[in-house]
Amino acid sequence: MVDVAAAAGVSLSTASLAFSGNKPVSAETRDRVLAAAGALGYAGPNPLARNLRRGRSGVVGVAVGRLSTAFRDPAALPMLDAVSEVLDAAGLGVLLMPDGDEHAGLPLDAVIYDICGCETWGPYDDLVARGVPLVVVEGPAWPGATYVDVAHRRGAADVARHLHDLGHRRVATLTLDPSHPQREREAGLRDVHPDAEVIGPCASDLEAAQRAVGAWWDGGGAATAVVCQSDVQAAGVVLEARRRGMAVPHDLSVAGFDGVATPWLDLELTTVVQPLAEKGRAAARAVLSRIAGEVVDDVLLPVRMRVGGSTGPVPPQV
Amino acid sequence: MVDVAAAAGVSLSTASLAFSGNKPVSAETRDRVLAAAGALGYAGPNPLARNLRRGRSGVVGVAVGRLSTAFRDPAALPMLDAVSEVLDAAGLGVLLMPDGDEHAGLPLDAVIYDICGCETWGPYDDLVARGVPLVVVEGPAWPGATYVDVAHRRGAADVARHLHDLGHRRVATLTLDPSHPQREREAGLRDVHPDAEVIGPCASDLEAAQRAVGAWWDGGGAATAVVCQSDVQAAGVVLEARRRGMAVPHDLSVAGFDGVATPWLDLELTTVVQPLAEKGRAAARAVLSRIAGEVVDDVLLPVRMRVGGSTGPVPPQV
DNA sequence: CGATAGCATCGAAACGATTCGATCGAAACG
DNA sequence: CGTTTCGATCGAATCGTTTCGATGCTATCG
Repeated sequence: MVDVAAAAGVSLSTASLAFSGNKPVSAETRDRVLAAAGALGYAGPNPLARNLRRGRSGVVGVAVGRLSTAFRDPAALPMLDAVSEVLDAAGLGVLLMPDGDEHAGLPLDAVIYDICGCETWGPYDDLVARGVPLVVVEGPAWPGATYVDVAHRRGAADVARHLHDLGHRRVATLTLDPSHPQREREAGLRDVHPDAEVIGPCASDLEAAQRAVGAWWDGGGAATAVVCQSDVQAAGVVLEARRRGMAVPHDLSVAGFDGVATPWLDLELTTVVQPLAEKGRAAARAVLSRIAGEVVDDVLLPVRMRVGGSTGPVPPQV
Repeated sequence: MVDVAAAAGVSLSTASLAFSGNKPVSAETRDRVLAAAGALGYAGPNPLARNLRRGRSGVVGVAVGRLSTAFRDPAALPMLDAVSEVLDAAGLGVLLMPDGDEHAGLPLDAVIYDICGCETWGPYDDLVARGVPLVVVEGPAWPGATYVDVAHRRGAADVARHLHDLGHRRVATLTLDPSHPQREREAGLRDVHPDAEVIGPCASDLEAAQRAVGAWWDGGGAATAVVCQSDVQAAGVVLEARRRGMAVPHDLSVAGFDGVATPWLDLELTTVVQPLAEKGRAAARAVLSRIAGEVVDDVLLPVRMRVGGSTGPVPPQV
């Protein structure tokens, strides 16, 4: 930039102002600087230097576990999409932080942690030491982090009560790996059905759910309703039930969680619809506020139970 | 770091060496420096400053179009996963560059462009001006970029010949939006079936494919085989055909592309298996080489036709 | 007409590291 | 014992900006 300034016959500071516009510069001067830049093939201020000066990198890390599994979950995509949308609008980039890699040495302005499951996480100490704002979505409680959470327990309890109202007393639940949402939802279920039987844990995956619930039935498991931790799991349970000659919801009620589209099914699931995009937006907004140095309140997003065609009255004889 | 150096009673340069290890430092000195850092709560060299000095940001951009659509495609994920794996191993971060946002001002060491479709792309000029290496995966020809491509035409021609050998003469093809792979594959099909009828374009999406091919049949379209541009599309065509009482492959042969899992189907598709992960690895390796300043050859990856249960001999009477 | 603003511009000091070349002992060598 | 070598350490330059405070200079005001 010093060459450009020299060529334009102005000082370095003026050239900088001509590019950044942080202070007024006469139109004529600006044109001269821009012309000089064009002539010298100068593409504008070097981002690395700008970042050092500003003390910001313009990059926000998003911890998502292993990519291939994180994005296979249909609930993850709308969330990440919303995060990206809000951050991009603020001029910030989104950097993927797969698990396992420590990502030390990358300058991050903030980090969003959205791995459901991981209780210990390598980068945490480093982030704290560096004072990097951390926003945790549905994760374990860590000191210093801002939390965005969803009313898992409430949603799960709503479903549990719905089933109870339909007469169900033998309820089983297909669980995920231990994680914050999983625990909350199980607690919500037990608020109504204290002795619900646990199947699993199994992954949030069509085939895995089919296998898990199939093995449970094979082992003599019985229930009039199965509460799942995701709509994908629920779809798997419905398919497996039908394969075994059970009609849903006549012989078996099945409930899901998330409220995503289930193209594998001709049935609308009874489920807990969570505001996926809003979750992402809330996380991104929290990041922006914390980068701006503001104190940010934790966010708890509401959920809404949607009664679909996968739950019905308990069968007369079981 | 100067405080740490002072506290440890060494010079700034020595403290730097103690952290980076770029030159030998006596063990005793290093320990003193690290101890001082611990006492002062210094978390290590500031990445922003390091980056400015090194002239690298350690971040590689990946252009993927709109997130929500890019990752819905099951062929995209293994590729991105492989990219991330190779780059992470090299200590580089992966930054998502959704389309539309210009991402100016972010310091990127290189960019991988993998949007099938976009012919014009905002950031291109800026990247060229800044001399940022660009690796294009299955994209249009741009000066200065390194190319990673797949033998689309060859694969499509293999499928076309397979159908021809089975006796098919009335072949239709369900197309994607105009894009490099799309054009290549259509050319491959026409190498064998010059007058194949075109359906679409439609998105690589189960429902979209069902609607498109359904509308085509409703409009009087007829063929003994439908060649699709993705396995997802092919699955949609199979489902729609069955819904209309056609048996696959007895009444209709359907071919896909990609070689991904199709959990919606009880059938293994005849398709063209492309090396998705290898595509990502090749792109990432190309990035690493170009960052290192090496001259990199374009890569053309082979494909393999897999004959599954979705294609069969042409029906006796049509 | 003198004091006060206000605007454009400039010089210089950060920002926080890495690294080249120099220095200084001590060890190795003949 | 004098000389070369080597390893550890240090000083200073550099990376390329942004921005604070100062300096003229020209309108504006009373």
